[in-house]
Amino acid sequence: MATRGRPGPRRTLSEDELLAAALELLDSEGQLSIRGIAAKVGVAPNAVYTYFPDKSAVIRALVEKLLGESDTGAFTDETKPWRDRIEALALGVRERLVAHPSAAGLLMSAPMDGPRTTALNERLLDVLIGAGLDPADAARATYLLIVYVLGAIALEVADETDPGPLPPEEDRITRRRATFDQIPAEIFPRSAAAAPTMARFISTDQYLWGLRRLLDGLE
Amino acid sequence: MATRGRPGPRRTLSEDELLAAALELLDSEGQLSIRGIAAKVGVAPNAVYTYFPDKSAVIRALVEKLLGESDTGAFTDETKPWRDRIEALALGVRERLVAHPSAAGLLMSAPMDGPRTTALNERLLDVLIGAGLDPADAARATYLLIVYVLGAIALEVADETDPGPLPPEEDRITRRRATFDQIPAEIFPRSAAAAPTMARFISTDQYLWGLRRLLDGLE
DNA sequence: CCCAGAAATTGTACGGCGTACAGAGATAGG
DNA sequence: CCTATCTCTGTACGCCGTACAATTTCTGGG
Repeated sequence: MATRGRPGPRRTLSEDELLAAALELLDSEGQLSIRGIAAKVGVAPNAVYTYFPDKSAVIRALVEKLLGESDTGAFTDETKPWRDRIEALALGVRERLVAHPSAAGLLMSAPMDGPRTTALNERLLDVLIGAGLDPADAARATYLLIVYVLGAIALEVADETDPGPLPPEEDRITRRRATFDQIPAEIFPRSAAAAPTMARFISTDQYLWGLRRLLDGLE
Repeated sequence: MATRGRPGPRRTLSEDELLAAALELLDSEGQLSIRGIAAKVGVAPNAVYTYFPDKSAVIRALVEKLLGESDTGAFTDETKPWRDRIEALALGVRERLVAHPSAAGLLMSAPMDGPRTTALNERLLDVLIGAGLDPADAARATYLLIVYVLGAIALEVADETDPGPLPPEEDRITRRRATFDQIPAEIFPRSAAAAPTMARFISTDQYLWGLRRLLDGLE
């Protein structure tokens, strides 16, 4: 017995330091590697396995951390209308995740069942039930919102192939515009005509437009 | 000049054969490797580079192929109400992609600008403009639908960690139910109470519920 | 105070990956 | 037939995740 609490040397690192290094690595290189994390914090590659059982656990923890950092400001201000609070949350999540494009690309690569994810779910439920939805519909609406927010973010970051921070929105739109202007109008007349709108699919106004249609559908 | 059309030996393979091998590999192993594709079709690993410049091109082509195979039946039946046609399309896309879970996980890892994607876009535009939306709103609605459909599918397949085909929906729901029943009601009362609904987030009825709320918002 | 033993870290190694490079074999236009 | 051109192979490099054993560093019990 008592095999618990018989410790060895102190850890020189922490999970959070490793996750911070992982995030930096993703931001600078666009890809994650155990060896890269270890090098960044100055230990042998294997040392990482003291903190995480394998690479996928690092990714899950990182996703949890990113999602958990996404609650602030107007979302918790209960005096504002519920639609405004949800818009504020959605914009906040997008802003935070899009700041780390390569990490955002990992968002939908693991089950969403961590505690920080549940915390987000709980607050969304609070708002929606407060808005008058019955609990079951509120839960379904919560998932609908999560699907939309994460889907839009994933598609937005997937649109940029280079690593590093995303270029300004206008630049990305300009590039998309050049791409969609090539659509042959003889074959795809409606798409060719819609090129200016399609170029803006990754814009904040399209994001809000979609969110509002979705909230309309919930009322 | 005339460097074109001066051929060498006939190719022993085709892009399609390689993509088919890639899909089989993803279905059986859950991950894609150039060497695996080459082994499956019986050539040296480098031979793949005759057909695709690099691995990411294989993935892009595979995603295009999967998305392009997704138009059938009631969607093109112009006599049906437009909402039914869109529901049929959404269900069809989901069915086809969920049949290849690991491949579906790659869906949002590359820009969506291929010709098959544009073809899908074009038909969605047709339906929405036919439903009375003005062209710009129809384009925005198209993207909203794509975000929802792909996001829901990505989250659904991400929920299963093992490779191979997805277990039946009921089994996956049962497993999610066991997970969500662990949510501590003292900390997350609303989420704990919503566990039965949350377990069904990956179900066909949640998928349709969300889609219908979204279509409601478009009207 | 010491030391037994647990825990953290390292050294080394293995198998697999993407893919660059050079050369061999096949093909068809001149 | 020749030769330019294309396909495919052999080989190799530098990464990757991570298993295993040895080493170091610490702590609690005697």
